[in-house]
Amino acid sequence: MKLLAIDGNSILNRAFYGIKLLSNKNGVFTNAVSGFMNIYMKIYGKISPDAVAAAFDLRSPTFRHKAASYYKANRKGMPPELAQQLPIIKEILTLMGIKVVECEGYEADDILGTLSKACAERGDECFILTGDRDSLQLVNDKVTVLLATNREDIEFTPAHFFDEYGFAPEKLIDLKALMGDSSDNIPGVAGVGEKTASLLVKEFGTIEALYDKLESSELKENLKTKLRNGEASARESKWLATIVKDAPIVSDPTEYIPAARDDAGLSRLLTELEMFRLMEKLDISMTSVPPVSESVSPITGMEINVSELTQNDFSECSYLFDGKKLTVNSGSDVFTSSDESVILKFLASDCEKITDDSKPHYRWAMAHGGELKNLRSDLSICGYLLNNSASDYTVEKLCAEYGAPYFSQNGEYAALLSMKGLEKKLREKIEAEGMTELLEKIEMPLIEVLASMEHEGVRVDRRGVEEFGEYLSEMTEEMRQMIYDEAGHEFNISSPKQLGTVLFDELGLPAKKKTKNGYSTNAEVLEELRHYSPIVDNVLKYRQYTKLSSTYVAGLIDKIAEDGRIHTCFKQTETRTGRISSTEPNLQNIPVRTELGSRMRKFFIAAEGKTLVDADYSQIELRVMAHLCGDENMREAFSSGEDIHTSTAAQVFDMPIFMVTPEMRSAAKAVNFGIIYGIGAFSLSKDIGTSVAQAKKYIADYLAKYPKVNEFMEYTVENAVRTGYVSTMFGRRRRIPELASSNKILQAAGKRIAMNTPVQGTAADLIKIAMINVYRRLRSENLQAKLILQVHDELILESSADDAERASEILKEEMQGVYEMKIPLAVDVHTGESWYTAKG
DNA sequence: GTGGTCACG
DNA sequence: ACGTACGTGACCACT
Repeated sequence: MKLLAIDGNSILNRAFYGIKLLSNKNGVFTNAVSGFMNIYMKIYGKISPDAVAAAFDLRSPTFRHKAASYYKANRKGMPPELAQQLPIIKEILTLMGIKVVECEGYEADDILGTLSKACAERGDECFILTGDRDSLQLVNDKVTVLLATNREDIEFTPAHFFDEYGFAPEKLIDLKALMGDSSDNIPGVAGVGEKTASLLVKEFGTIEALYDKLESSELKENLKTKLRNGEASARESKWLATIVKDAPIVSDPTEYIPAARDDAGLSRLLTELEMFRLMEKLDISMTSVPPVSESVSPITGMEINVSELTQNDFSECSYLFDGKKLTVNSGSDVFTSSDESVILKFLASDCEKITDDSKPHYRWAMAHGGELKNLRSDLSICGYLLNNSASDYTVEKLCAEYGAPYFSQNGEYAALLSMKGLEKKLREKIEAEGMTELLEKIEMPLIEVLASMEHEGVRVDRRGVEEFGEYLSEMTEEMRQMIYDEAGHEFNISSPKQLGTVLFDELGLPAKKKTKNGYSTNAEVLEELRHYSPIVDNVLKYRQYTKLSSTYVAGLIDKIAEDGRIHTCFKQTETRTGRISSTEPNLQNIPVRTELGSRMRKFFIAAEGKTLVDADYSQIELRVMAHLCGDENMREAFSSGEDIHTSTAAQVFDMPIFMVTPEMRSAAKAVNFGIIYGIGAFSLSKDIGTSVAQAKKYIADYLAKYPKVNEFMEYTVENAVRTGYVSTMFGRRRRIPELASSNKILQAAGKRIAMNTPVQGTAADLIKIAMINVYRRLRSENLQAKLILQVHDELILESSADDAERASEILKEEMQGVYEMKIPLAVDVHTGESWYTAKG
């Protein structure tokens, strides 16, 4: 029989430090638990043990059996983020049917020693799963140690051990007796390190043998003296390093054959912890309260009588639509249809609808000349408002998270039948958190706007892009040849690893920064190295060309649809701040900052007889900040009509506008950005190239000039620490679990998030409202103009030439007038045949 | 799948 | 002594 004995503390520890901190929405940390289970499942699959024991340290309150425990207890305690995961992993293991073994006054190592010895004596096999090398002394013919490291898992059999160490596993304690182990407070022999200790063990075997033969040996006198002086310490150390093999625990491996798994218990716990990946791996379904097993038979093929659905009894329908087949839950019936005209009729009907992801439905309706009307709730949007950090918003997860019954039978109809109950729960929660208006006035109406923008798409000059691509290829080749010549050989310039070798090892340039996998070769580093060798400049150019070529030229051509236009996907439930994101392709990061890159924008063009209208908010985030804090000096800086960074510089440096130098303006600009991001002197100093002390002074002067900015920041952070979240002007919330961390770095990051999110999020709210209003006005005034793109503070319309002027006016009016602010919002509008020209 | 890099606001 | 600005997405190399 095979026993898998797990060194619980060691594996949990390894997982904790190997995986970045994760937590569920209540701030319960789960990264170590998650990593532990991953390691365990992988090993379990590999070994297929008959029995499993999970050993954990238990060293309080007294340590009787040996002094080592006393020493170890002195080690720095584990951080609370890790400590709180200990009981969780134990509970999970217990629910899995695995026995957790603890023994007062003993460590996990001792339990492993005892279990492995018992196994060996019975002729059973024992596999020890651990994250550190202490247990390697237990390796023998019957006992294998599986060492889990962050990179790979190493299997230690006696042969493997000998290969690596050059002596037998049980001699490991002799090695430690000589070299010591600072992490376990084992002193060893002063002046003897790993090398010497290893040689001695190889030659003499044990320390007993070593001391027997010491005087007659050929060792150097210097070493002999050290060994003589350290004899007592060596013998004591050996004892300390020796793992106990007779801890008072149940050692019969048959006692550790797993009991039946408690699926319901696991489901409850893992749902609470939001460990959905693990649940999938364990094939455990999510828990909702209470699980429902009501059976409903679908009425397949039956034509939906739409007028019937809109009658009182059935005025509330939940539905699902995958683009082919529609399913509607009305009352206790489920209707299905795949007839386009029926589906169109249903979507356009007055029936009040609930669904889980409606944007594709709007798009389908638009593509078929129809519309989607009277959508009461989009559940993914509701889920997003309540918790914007989830990775997805499936009905199943939402039911589990918000305690709505999930119909477990009728598999494919489960979501459909669960939606109404879920909607009620979500709406209650949204109401309780004061976000009903945000949902109904902003997020829900926005779905149709985004669908329309995607539907319209943006025209792209394919031939132009291709020609630009050809030019880039030529330039790339040129750079490639020059780089190879300068390096003296060919290599993959795109590999940071190979590039690092060439630049820093072969050419001997000074390495500035390291990443955890080697040298950093990013643009900031290379910029500083430019004067050392022309290769650096060529690498930077190579990077620029290949970036444009692969991401923009190839990436965009790939996405041009049959109509010659690109239809990006705008995601409404992706960002933590409330912004929209754009994917496949991302049209929110088309180059603009460099001359070469900005040429890309010449290929985004208006259709024949049309023109693009581009409007962007000027400094919307700073204006939001000024509005939120109400600082009078900042308001003045905006109302002067002067460029805001110049005017900030004049105020902060206390001088008239005309005396502000470009350097002063740029410093003020950097501080303005820093203020929005949650200021730090270090990063500011890097940004403007001054000392940290100088940056500190800039910040201090700035905050002295704008005291209410300071007050606002302090108040916001304080409030966030107290409540655990921050809010935008329109009530959008973001939880910040980092603020509850004991890790200072994470805490600081949490504070910056707290300072930035209300600003960035409010700006996002404002432009969303503007988009809805623009969309409605263009329709109601029958303009031949459509919204086609949004880039955070910028909106782009495609308009008929005739309507362009009127469309520009509407755009500007709606964007500026979106909300009455203490600082007026400013909008710049331009028109042009391409994005390049329309941007102004 | 992750990390490095770089494009945008 | 540490590590250092907020929010995204795509591509490449490498494991």
